[in-house]
Amino acid sequence: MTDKSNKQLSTDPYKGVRDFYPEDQAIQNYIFATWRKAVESFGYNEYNTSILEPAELYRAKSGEEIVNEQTYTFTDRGEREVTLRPEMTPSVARLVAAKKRELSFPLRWYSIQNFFRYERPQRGRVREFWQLNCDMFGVDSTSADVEVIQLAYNIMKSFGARDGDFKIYINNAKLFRENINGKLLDTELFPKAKKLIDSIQKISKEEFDVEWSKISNQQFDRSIAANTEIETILSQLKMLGIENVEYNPILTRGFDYYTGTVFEVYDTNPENRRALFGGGRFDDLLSLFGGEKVPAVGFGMGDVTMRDFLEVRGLLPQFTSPAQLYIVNAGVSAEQLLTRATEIREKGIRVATDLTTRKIGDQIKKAVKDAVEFVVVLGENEITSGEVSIKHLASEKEEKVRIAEIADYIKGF
RNA sequence: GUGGCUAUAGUUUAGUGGUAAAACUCCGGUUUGUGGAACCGGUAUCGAGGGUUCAAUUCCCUCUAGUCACCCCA
Repeated sequence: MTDKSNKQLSTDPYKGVRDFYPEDQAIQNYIFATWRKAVESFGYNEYNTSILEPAELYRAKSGEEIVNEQTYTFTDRGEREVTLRPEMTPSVARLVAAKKRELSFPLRWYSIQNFFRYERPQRGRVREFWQLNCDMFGVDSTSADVEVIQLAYNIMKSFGARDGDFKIYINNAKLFRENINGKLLDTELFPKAKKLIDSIQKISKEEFDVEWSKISNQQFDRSIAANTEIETILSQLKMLGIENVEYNPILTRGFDYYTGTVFEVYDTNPENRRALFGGGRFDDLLSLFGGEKVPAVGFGMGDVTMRDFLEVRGLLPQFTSPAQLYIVNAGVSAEQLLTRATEIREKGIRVATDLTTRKIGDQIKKAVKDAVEFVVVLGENEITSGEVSIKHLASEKEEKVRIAEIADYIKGF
């Protein structure tokens, strides 16, 4: 510290993480509240886990390399390897596996928590993000897949999105794997093939063909026919009125634990090219913890892409102050001011007072800037007469009202 | 992690090898018991460090951060 004592601290946040000023936090709260309302309407229960997990939880599933390079992992004072969770799925699998005998299946569980990934930041990708995770455990029929996708659809609708604003793509991991493996020289080439197919939009057809010919002696045909499982899900979703869903035979998800249906929700606006949601069925994951399998299907969606989506569509809510009433101080005692505010609060109105001696105009300006709904000026005249002018700032409507009736006036406005 | 681009006041931007300009915002003041207006004043070690030069905000290098592409996307 000694040689740095003169150096000013930076006001920037740590690389890739965000500060949430009140306006940002209000948006964040709106997103969380909308998520919560939508998932609870499907009967999902909220759970939570610690942000810290033993590193081996991720090594088991994702491999050494990804833990070392893509996560925040450190050694604690007891020589334990600790990771800041980069995702929720292993944690929730751990919870379910731990109490498999006492939980009453099927489970519908959700959480809204923050995650850390050591990646190079850019639009739609930061190092700390929040994610809604929804999972259903214990149902292996496609009706669970249908419900989970319906839930994803409903979340989008509850943000005010129209069907044309987003598109749901579904595929089946097993079908995909079997079809691709059938064409490969060796099934060990599957990861390479998957990666290549994933990049099909980004590279030229010639380039693709050259790469493909290295791992297969058959033509690549992207029109793999859907199987009955996919057809069932699609037709059930259509029965539920969900039309913007489509089978995508080359949809893959990054990790290998998906055993059946996989799906992604995309913004149709070209400015936001990242997936808004991703999920699928992972029936084998709980076997990491021993014991029998538990069928599971779920998805995650992040706050960053959701916010980008809402911004581009103009669906963000207007920021408003938590205070409904701002009391401007026109030269009354602090005691008067605080007492009056307290009386109004006791009637259920959220009140902020101006504790400065600034000019009335400036105090009102402050209320306007904070987007408070109502303002009253409290001076000696008002105390004496027991009557104030209450102004609704948005409409500029101003009325005389008794101090004792301010709360009722606001409630009845 | 690799490569490209960018970095000037709180914000958006101008500008120059001779230590910087505008608009808006913000803060303070004058006038006005109500969001306004007018006027006055204030706010920049030109992202950080180093090099070239008599002189660097300007040219060069490194770093940091942002952004785009790659990678990855659990």
